[in-house]
Amino acid sequence: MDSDVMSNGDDAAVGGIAADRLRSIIERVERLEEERKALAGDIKDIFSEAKSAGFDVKVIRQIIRIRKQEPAEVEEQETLLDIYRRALGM
Amino acid sequence: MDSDVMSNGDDAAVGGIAADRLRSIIERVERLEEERKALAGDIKDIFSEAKSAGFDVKVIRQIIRIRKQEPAEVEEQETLLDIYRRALGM
Amino acid sequence: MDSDVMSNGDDAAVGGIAADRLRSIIERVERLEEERKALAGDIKDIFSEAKSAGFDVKVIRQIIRIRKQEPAEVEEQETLLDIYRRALGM
Amino acid sequence: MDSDVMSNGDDAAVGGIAADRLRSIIERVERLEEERKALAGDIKDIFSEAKSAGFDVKVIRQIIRIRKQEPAEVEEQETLLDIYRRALGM
DNA sequence: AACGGCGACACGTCAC
DNA sequence: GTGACGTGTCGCCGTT
Repeated sequence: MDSDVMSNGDDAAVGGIAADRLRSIIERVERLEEERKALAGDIKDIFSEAKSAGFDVKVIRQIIRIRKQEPAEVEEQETLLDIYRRALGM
Repeated sequence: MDSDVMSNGDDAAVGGIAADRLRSIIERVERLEEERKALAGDIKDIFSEAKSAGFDVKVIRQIIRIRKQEPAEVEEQETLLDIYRRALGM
Repeated sequence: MDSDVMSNGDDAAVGGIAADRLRSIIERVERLEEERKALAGDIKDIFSEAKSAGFDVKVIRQIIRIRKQEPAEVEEQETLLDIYRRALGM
Repeated sequence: MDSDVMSNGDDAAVGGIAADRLRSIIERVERLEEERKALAGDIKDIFSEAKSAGFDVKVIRQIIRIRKQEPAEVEEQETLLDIYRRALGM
């Protein structure tokens, strides 16, 4: 029978191929995740260095966050914050 | 044209209402967060007690975590079965 | 000699007590965590309400965070941020 | 006055050095984060491919998660054993 | 008393 | 638009 995937002679082959495919996918992802983890470690090291040099790591993170955003976004948030503060009399 | 929210005479009223609404929201949340914090303190106390009684707090946390996860694991097993079947070409 | 905890006749009793004690600890913590979870749900509801009323939930969170801090803290962070920004020519 | 960091003649130099240092830190972190992001994109691509091949991405993630956790579970078991033994008064 | 590790919370993203 | 998921950040605790 030529039914979709489950016909006799091809079962093993197709199944085997699928299993290999699955294994390949998983292993590639795991490899990439290891690299990601390594990079995370590198970043951590840099922040340690920064701290040793007397910088405030939390503020550095803020800077990086701000640099990542659209200036308009930042402005928007600050404006709303002001409005709410005024509304509360703060 | 009386655009959406900021037209003259209603500013104060609308603003006032909005301010009250905002204040209410914030205060209710702050109240609930205090209660949450109090509960966190209670939990902490129990763990202190446990520690004093010679138990390993970290392991108790593990147990609690596991007891919480067990229902989820059931369906996880089901899906995993499916997976392995796929990997086998079934 | 009656060594610390392991002497014969008391083993069961002591063990039983310890087990009860452990069970009690775990159940009390689980109970408190349920209450915490319930409160978290309440908070979530309030934010949903806030959103429906047209407020920006993220900014409301900022407000709450600021109200929770020492004014000096806020000032400190902002000052450092300014310094770093200047140092970077931002 | 030879106060800590801000004395006259060195201000520019020290400030300049610190600014360079800060800039270096930030740029290196940003670079690494880009690499991380690129890897995340690669992983995403693989999952897209997997999905196109008919796999259930969510379940693949479960498998990867489990493969990652298994070593951890070993020591978890050990500690749990200890726990249960304690619960039994041993 | 600062440091690192751990756990909880909040945010952004993505699929539905 | 909503809900779930993964990721990043913050605070707490134990340690040195």
